[in-house]
Amino acid sequence: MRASQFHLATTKETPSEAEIVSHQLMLRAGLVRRLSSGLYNLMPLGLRVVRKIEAIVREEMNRAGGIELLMPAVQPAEIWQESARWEKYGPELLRMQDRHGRDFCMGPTHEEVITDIARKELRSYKQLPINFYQIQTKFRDEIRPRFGVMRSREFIMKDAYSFHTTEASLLETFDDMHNAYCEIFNRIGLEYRPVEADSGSIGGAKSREFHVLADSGEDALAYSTGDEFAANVEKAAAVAQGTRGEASSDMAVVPTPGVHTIDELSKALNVDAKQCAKTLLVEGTESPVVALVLRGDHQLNAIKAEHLEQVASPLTFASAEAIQSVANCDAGSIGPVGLTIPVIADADAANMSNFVCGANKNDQHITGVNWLRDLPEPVIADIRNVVEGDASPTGKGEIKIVRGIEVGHIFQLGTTYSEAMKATILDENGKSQDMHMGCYGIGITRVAAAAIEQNHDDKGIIWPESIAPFTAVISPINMVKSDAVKAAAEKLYQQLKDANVDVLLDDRPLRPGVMFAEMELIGIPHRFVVSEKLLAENQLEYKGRSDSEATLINIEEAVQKITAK
RNA sequence: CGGGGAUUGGCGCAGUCUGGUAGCGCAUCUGCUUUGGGAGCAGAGGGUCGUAGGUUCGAAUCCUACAUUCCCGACCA
Repeated sequence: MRASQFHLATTKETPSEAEIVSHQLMLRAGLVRRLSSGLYNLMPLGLRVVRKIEAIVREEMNRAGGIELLMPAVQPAEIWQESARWEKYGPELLRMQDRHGRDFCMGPTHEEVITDIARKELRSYKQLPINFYQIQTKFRDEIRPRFGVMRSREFIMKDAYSFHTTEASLLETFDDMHNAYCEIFNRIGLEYRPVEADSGSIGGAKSREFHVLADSGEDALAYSTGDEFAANVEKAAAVAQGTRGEASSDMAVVPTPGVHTIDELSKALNVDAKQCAKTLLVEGTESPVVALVLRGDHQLNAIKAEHLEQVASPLTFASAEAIQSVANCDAGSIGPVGLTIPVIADADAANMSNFVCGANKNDQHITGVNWLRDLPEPVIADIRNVVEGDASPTGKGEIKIVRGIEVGHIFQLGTTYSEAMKATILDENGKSQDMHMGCYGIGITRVAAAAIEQNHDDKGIIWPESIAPFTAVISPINMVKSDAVKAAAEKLYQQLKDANVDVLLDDRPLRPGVMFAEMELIGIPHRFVVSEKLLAENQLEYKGRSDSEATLINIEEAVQKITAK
């Protein structure tokens, strides 16, 4: 490609709408342009990146036995009503009507459509297992789109769906997909980590997320220093440390004017946050309000909490009025002592002794509180986030936390959809049975953003070679004036093209500094500089995007410099 | 939806407090010079100041409503 025939549009200044580095660089390098909130144009340069990611994903999916098809982006309401998700999915599902007043939605995912295909196409166990996939545009009416294509409303996703006669067969494909995903992210060249995850609203037994590691990631991941354990913090089980100590001090009410938070409490009474109990009132299922008790230095894990049968889902904090009626005080002074509602304590909170908590009276706390002696034994459950230094739930090593960007997610769906939509098959005995399902997604556009998030410097993007919009660029110095430079640049351009290198010839009449800065911003992995001075020595300058220094090479070595890798 | 910003040529911003008819940088166009790190000089084009009301002799500036957008929280590839 010749730069003069392409559309490059970079900016020196960072658009004010972009907050995180990948979004800033995607805009500055001219990869994407915003059309509206959560809607982005993929500009020619950005599309090149996306196509390369798609190609890798497609190859590995095919290698793993996937069969590509393409389903419509617009879906009829009927199938969503069958799966009951027309009601359940909520406002994230963009609904619309056609001219006849029939309901449709923009597909946020395709379980319903694929299950409809399966029930029509698949009759015999002999046809299974089978794994269909597509690479397609999805629409989710996100509450808050943000970070450019990282969380946009319309985005490109690879979604695969597998069908099985048995759970064992599903497990096998699940593992195959796990391996295929590892292969995909290895090939792209990203630092990533598969982790155990909560399966969320899609449902199903087991699920695993693939995260690209980056400090700006929206998810916290816990892993063990002792073994392979890794899980999303949402999911990672917290292990209680130690056992409950002796009840050695007496209960005493102390005045604590103006103290509302654990932080203020520990300062006011000069006690460690670990000695304080945090009591949160949330809406319950059996009783209107339920108390959740955590150690002061721990954070509530909403997902774990709403999995408890006593707790309403989604997790909702009790209103100020409800708190008043249950505890006779404001939110900052609640404590578990004397409450007549169900009390659920985190395992670590249940291990506390002689602790400090709210007195259920404004501006007062109680010290020296002990379970069993001063209040009934609580229901014990794991409702907190793991923190660094916790023991690993596997018993080996301790927990460390890193941040990640979720780029892939694989689920075992089981028979949820096939039951609801009557997707059955005849087994060996001629008996009808529900198909087992798995589903497997990769956010293609998000991978591009995550790659930038992980690979950039102050000059711009540093693409992994596998997904760079161009593999190499030729930057001729003052080509307009020098026929020798022009000839040499054209010759190298032809040679690289012949060698199947995705090369860009910067034939624009620009000053060198502008060309260099622009190509570094765009992040092209290899650069060749052709200049009159160097040609006299039969040389070129080569610089890898992440190299600190350029090197001089003989002209003949140029092609090999790239193809040898 | 709750909270907090923002909206002024294509982009980044100043001007708003204290009302007097819009300015800077980048980008664009023309000419000349320059050609190894986003160049210099000279000139040019481009804005009903988000929208609609209101106050005023007069509104980018004050008031009201709305819209759009970004950030923080609950959703997710």
